[in-house]
Amino acid sequence: MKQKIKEKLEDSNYRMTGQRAAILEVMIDNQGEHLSAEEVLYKAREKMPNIGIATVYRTLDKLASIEVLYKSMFDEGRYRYELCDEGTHQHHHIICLDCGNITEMEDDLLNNLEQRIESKGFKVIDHDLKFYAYCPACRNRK
Amino acid sequence: MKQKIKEKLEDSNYRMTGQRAAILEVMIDNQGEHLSAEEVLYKAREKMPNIGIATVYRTLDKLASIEVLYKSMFDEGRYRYELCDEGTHQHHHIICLDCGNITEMEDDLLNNLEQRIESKGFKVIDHDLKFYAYCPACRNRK
DNA sequence: AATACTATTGATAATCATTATCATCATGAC
DNA sequence: GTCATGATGATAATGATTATCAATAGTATT
Repeated sequence: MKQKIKEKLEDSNYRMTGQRAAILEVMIDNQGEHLSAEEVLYKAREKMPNIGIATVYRTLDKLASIEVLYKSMFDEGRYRYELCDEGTHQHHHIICLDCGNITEMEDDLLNNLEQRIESKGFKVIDHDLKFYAYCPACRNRK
Repeated sequence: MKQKIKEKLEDSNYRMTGQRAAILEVMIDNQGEHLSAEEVLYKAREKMPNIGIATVYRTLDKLASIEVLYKSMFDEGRYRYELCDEGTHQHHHIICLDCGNITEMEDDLLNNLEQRIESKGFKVIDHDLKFYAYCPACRNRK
């Protein structure tokens, strides 16, 4: 996996450095998580204590630009990053209104809506669907 | 309309002041638009030149908390506000990747997805669906 | 209408996430 | 190894939003 990403980086004239490898490892170790830049910084410092926050931001954005990571905003004023899952390009998020945990949801089913939009003259490129809910764990806790 | 909102405010122990009325007027005059706090400030200053940015933020958030406005984030690092449209609680946004204009879209159709989520133990409260697309005007321009 | 109480305001400082700057360092091609 | 260029870390700068606080305005009471 890292080899593949390294090639992707080099295709775009980006070098695979120790810092980038550390950040990538963090993202791979936490596959399925949605990490903020700060969270990535702390985890990356376990592997490389001197890494700086600017490098984290730069690297995360670079990795997002070559589609190794997704970058998205969950209505809390900061971006979060997650590893792209090969193949499953379409996935939605369920955000727990209590604990804040983010669950992923496979599947699309928005085709009919997209078709309706295209029939009005738009060209739809992407979409973003979030559900706000109470998760099973939080519901049980009450 | 303003009368109704005034009552809503007073129900929550908030006063209808000149500043709040000015901001409300701006939102009503621009129904269907999605304004940032700064945009509201400039438009409100036409009616009340000394109004401050802090008051704008405070008022917009108050009005959102009593569901007179919607507050949402369109992936550009700042919140935007729009007047709630009575009745049509469910609406989605189509964001043009070229000019940035935001189009609204009536209709829901997410019930089957929500049911699927609830069958996994979640309690769904709300959702947020955005489409990224090229709008008819921008497509024609090319 | 005067008073008292409390909400509201504007100016500004503070905060927080992110981006820009820049001198230094590391990497890959030659 | 040398060179050209990309990458890094420290830190300053930015931009949106929030907190602070003294002054002001609304509302209810008398």
